[in-house]
Amino acid sequence: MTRSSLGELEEVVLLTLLHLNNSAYAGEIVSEIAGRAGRDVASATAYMVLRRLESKGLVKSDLGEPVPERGGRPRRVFTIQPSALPLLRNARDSRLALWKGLEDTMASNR
Amino acid sequence: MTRSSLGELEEVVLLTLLHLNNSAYAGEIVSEIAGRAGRDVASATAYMVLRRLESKGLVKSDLGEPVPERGGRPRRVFTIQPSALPLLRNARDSRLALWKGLEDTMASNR
DNA sequence: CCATTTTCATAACAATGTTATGAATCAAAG
DNA sequence: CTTTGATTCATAACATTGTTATGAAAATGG
Repeated sequence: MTRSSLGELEEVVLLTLLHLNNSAYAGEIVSEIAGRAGRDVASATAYMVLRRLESKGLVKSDLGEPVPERGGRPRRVFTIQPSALPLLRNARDSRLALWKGLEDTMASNR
Repeated sequence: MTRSSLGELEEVVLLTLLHLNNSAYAGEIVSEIAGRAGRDVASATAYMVLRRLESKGLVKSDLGEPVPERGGRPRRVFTIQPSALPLLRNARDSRLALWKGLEDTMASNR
């Protein structure tokens, strides 16, 4: 595709990771997206996106310590790499530019 | 995919169409995206996105009158359908919600 | 041990984004 | 009137991103 920008969900996942102090595993990200954006994402979806972001060098991950609770295998904890920040800023800026001037049209009462 | 939201470029194209008084053909949209978002999109790309949006009922199109200028075949002129507006609003709102609280992290000087 | 819980992990599939290629249409040149 | 060039539509093939299905890998409590 030769594109240096982010997919829609990639952006959502990265922003959510930042909200979680830049350290979270797939399940936490899913809950946080539901809470903040009211959007339901399967944990496998989040996991796939994170792994693909990792292969692009935009996040890194490590297996955490085995959890002390009920069941579950060691969680894979993700962190954003600095290289992701410019992409996020660019996504935000260009979208703000496109929204600008459309306040009337975009107002909910039309 | 069973998703009721918009792809990244679909959103860009729809917003750009609104800026063009909700009536434009692929070539105009490409120039407008370049001007507003500094992004280069091939006209075939824009055209494909528009046609796919049309098949989803989010835009409609008609062939315009044959142009009076140099060369070129009749242009296909696109217009947004009302059903697209809630999707755009939703895209904007959920992204604003995700950006909220990240002003520090997103500031360009970090 | 065994059953249960939670998460990772992979693979297959679907939607979206992109490029390549060429036909259709029109005007100007000759 | 034919040729040439210009501009756009149109389709198809391909790449990337988004999603679901499926099941193995831990870990714990009984």
